[in-house]
Amino acid sequence: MKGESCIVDAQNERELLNAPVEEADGGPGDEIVRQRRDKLERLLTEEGYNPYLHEKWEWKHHLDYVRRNFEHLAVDEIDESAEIVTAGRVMTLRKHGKATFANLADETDILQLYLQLDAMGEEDYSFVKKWVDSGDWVGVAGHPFRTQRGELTLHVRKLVLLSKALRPLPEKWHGLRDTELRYRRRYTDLIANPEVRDTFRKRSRIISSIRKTLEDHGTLEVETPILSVLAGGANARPFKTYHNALGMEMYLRIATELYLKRLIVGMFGRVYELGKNFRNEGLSPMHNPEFTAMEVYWAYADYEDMMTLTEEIIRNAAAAVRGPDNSGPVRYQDVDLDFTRPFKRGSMLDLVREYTGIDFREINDDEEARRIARDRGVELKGDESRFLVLNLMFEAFVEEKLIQPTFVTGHPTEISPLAKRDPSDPDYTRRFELFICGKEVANAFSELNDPVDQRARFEDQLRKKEAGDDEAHDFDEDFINAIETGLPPTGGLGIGVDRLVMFLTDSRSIRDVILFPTMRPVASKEKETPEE
RNA sequence: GGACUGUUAGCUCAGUCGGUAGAGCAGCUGACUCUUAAUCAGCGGGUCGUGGGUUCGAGUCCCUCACAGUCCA
Repeated sequence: MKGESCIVDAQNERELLNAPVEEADGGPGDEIVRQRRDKLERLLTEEGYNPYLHEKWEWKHHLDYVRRNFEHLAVDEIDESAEIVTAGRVMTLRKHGKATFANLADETDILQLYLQLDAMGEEDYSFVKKWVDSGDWVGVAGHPFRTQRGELTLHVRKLVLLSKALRPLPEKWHGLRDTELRYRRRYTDLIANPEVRDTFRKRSRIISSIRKTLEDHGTLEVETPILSVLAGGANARPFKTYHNALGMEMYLRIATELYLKRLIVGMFGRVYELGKNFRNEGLSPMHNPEFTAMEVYWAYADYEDMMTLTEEIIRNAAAAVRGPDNSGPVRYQDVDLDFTRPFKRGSMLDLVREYTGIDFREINDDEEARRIARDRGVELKGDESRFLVLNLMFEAFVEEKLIQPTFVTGHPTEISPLAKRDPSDPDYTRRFELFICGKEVANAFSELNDPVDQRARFEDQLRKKEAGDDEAHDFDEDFINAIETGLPPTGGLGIGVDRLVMFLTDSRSIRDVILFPTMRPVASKEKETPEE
């Protein structure tokens, strides 16, 4: 069935189709596209049929409807009382003269079609046989049927060519393997590797689950600026951009922290934001320059409440991914991760002592701290305080050992400019980071709400910046103004959503959980590479 | 940033000692009324990632660069 709306004035349509395409003709590599385009042109001239004129197809069933409801059919049995109207992409074709088998795929399933001259009529069957190719989109109507070989099939009564593909699908049984092509042409990856679609469905469920958990606790979702004059809330290099009308340089946000705390000052009791942050750093299996983060702030809560909340968010997300069978550990690569509460805990001081035998509580001299670190092979610039050295020792000797979910607490104040001090030892803070498989997944603290201290901390960051640390925090005068207006005791938490998705979907690279990861343009050869 | 590996047809990959560029799938044309990696016949498809070097001769050897991947920092 051709669909009357697509019978067109062939002459007119040919011109429409040809004009831009002829120019876009690429090099010799486009032979297949050229052949397919010739075929499309013949479809127009010989049949007067333009497959791109279709706007609507009144489908009634997804493909998995057939599998869920007609599994009972016996071999050679057809249910003519059931009329299935569906649609999808033709994946493979097996033509046998007056009968043809095809595999049709939609977002739910792959189902075999049986196209038979006797069932479709001479005109429609020969149209299909002549013009329908793999990759094309078709709408079909027919009856559930089981072949002699036992495969559940749709016995097609009517088929409409809804849209044609000019490029071939990736190889039929090896699929698309080349990782670079998979990321650059994700649409093709999603066609060829249905399990990739599944990963991103899981990602969607995780994000829904995070929202639900937070909203069940009465947390309000808000949106704060991505473009701003200052990039604060984290230690990272920002992306710069330029606003023409204002005539000034602006930054893409590196965190949402400072705006969200302003909202707590503004008397929203519980707020969160889930969205993209941008950090101008290298690419790795754990880092993409733009990534998704969730930050939440609760008035009257402390960092221990944020631990409980973290556990709840992750447990619920794991359940959302795994469905009803949510028992036992979560398999990630070669390890079983145990997300049952409570997660392990340890202070940075204790963990460094445990893994290196060095107790930084007993070290009161920066020089001594640096000497100890150097003895263990840690590279230093030479001006590090004992607190920075502690953190470097942690990164060098502890981080990678924290496989099971572990809350690391008590970070030095020097590396935590926005966290409340520990009253029993003001050099350390009421803070934790969650590590899974040696990677940081969450970061939280009891928020610093002392405006005098906050100003001093910013000034310290300023000194670091002037000393050459381009990741040091910007001084945000308006944020001080907000804290001076009065921030209640507040607990704040940030979660790296992409990393969480990685662990819950058994993905090795962050690029496997980001639909369109950042890639260097393939044609950048002609341009000058910016000096490093 | 460093080390290693890869880059050959649309896709997945071979390519021997340096001597005419290959296969399968996909594509095009045709045969075939229960196939499912359908089968069969025919045809088309290549700047061998880029630029240079060695050589009578380079996909192959050497160097540069680009992109990607893995590991390390």
